[in-house]
Amino acid sequence: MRVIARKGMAAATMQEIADEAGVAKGTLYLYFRDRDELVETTFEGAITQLMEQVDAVIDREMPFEEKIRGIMAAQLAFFGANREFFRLYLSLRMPEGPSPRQRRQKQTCHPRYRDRVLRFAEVLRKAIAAGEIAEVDPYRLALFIIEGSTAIILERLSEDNPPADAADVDLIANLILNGVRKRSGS
Amino acid sequence: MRVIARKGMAAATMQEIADEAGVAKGTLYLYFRDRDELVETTFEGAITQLMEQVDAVIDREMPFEEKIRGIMAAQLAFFGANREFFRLYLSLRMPEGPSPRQRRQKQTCHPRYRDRVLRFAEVLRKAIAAGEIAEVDPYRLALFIIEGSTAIILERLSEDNPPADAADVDLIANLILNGVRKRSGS
Amino acid sequence: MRVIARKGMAAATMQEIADEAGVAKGTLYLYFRDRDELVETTFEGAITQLMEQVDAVIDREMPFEEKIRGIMAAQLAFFGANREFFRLYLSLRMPEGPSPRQRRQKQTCHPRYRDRVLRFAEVLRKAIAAGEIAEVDPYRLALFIIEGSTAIILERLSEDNPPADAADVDLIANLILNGVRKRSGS
Amino acid sequence: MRVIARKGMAAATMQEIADEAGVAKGTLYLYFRDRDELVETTFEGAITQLMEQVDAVIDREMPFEEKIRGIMAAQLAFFGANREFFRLYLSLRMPEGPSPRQRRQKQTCHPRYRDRVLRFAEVLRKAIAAGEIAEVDPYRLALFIIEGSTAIILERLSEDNPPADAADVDLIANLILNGVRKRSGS
DNA sequence: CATGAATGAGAATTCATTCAT
DNA sequence: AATGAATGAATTCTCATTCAT
Repeated sequence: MRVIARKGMAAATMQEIADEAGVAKGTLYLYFRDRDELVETTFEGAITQLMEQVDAVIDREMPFEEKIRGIMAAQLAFFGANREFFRLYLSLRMPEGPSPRQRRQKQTCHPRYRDRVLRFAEVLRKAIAAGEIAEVDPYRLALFIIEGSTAIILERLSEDNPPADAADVDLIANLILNGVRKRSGS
Repeated sequence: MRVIARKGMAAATMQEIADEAGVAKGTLYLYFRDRDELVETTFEGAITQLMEQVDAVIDREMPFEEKIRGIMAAQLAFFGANREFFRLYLSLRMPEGPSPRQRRQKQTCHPRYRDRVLRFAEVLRKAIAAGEIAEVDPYRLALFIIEGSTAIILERLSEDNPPADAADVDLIANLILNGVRKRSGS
Repeated sequence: MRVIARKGMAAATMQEIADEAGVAKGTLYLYFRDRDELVETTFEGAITQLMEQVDAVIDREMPFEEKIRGIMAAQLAFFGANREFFRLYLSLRMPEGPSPRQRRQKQTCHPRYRDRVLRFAEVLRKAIAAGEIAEVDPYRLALFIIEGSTAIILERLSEDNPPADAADVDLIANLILNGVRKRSGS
Repeated sequence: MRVIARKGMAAATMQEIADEAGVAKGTLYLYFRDRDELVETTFEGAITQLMEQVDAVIDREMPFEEKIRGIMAAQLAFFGANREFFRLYLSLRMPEGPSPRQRRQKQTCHPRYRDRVLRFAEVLRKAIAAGEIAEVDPYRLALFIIEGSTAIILERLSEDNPPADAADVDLIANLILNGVRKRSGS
């Protein structure tokens, strides 16, 4: 994970991974059939970790606004604690094309990424059904929120002095709920 | 551009690029020092095209809501007309690490991507100053909007029957302006 | 033996051999210094089996024609009962070059193969001395007969419905004794 | 050809072949898709050379005995002039099992080897039909003669002072025609 | 200017061999 | 005595880059 996160999915070599892991190149092949399987497995691990944290919030019963804040806080905490995952995450969102060595096409985004969007869309669908939020295509809304918020979260990673977590959670939650229109009452 | 867009930045080989361009491999080196420069220049071209379209809207004087709609429509039209650029665009947003063969590090996102965010942030700053929208960190807001809207636009590219451009422009503009909160009056 | 016979001398891996033998890879090294010694020993075993069967016939006192038939029948029975050995036998006749991983040269044919030819040549020399057959260089004659007959025997192995053993023994013995010339009396 | 002949089909490395050819490793891949194709092509070349020489004799109209002598003389000349091919020829006769690196099965002998046997069998069939030689299964007879004679020819290659070509041609032709049985008149 | 054959550094993968348990 | 995880040398193959034509 560390090497792929650091170098990117395409540039990480088996030798570097082995060195970082403190084992010999050949040893990697005892645990993974080939490079592809290693990368795939690493992806799975990364996204699974993220989804577990988010799911813990999704599954709890609470009002929509609170849930949004919870999810954003979970994402923020996750990327903060696993700063290196962001590159993995980006690769995963939309692979950079067929891996240079193997020609296998993977034209769509990674299924686990789609999973994540779908799961969040379901949360939104329920909120709409419950009358908590306005009627919008839940899948598009999920994409918009996930990508919008992730962009801010990743920006934090490259900032020397990012604001407190809570400040950005507020900012994001407020944007999602209220948009930018100036409102006398808000 | 076509080859990089089709195969991804890491998988496009000089031979493929030369073939597509109808010249010999060696000829590429008359115009680009090396592969990196070629890719870099290709990026420049792609992002420049996008930014020109968006700038045409930004530079015109108009109310914020109209400007947002105009920018979104421009982006939508651009990606619709240049479906292959999305892959280029993704690479550009956050390069997938050093290209597999050259070890040079390029850790941050592409300067032209940053440019684009900064230019949009400036639009937002002015709107805030003019009292058209609420006070929010313009840079974070720009990131949120650009990434959120791009996600929806890219989603359209993989849809068999995407809704009319106008429908998605409405959806995005509405989200940005009003958020998802249910409002009696909206 | 089974693995080398099945996969060929070059392709049989220590792991496959260990699996087939029902022991761990490391255990093989308790009994053989290295892969070469294991293969060598396996060769010895295979050729020894064949030569024992043939020697049983050679050592018995009988007229030349009967002896030839006996030897051919023994070979035919051996390869029929040990269909997998043919590959081992071929490698042994003329090793396919140094095993891919070890560079050591083994330019000549296997000593045990030479043994077999020499032993058969001795049978021929005695028959010539006894005036049973015409005078021909016994070593060349041995090569001719062994390779010629083996070719037919191996061909049988790949036939779906080979003729009866006796038919091919007759064919071979007749060729050796009489050649192909049409003869009124034969 | 030289390297494969010297080291054997399995042990010849691309590096060695490139070195011997006086080109770089990569250059080989401009002319052959992969190692397998290179080896295959080399086989083709070797067997084609041999068959051309033999065919020149086969196609001429002449009595059987003369034809046999001609074919044997051609083989003898060929292997004498291309001493290194014998190893190639052996590999070709019955590949040593799946090549170590690629798992593709090639259980039967090389098609070009079969070709050669079939072509010779046809010569024999015609001679039988013409009443020139006794009735024997032509395919088995072809195998017997080809392998028997090849064994002698290869033996010559390892001899320091082999007899004159003509002597071995006589020996082989005589064996084929008359067998070993002592005959008052011969 | 353009070409494309040749190059060779570098990456993935395999497997004989070792050695701590 | 047996094990099998770990090793790393060796091998195939790719592709950016050069340069003589």
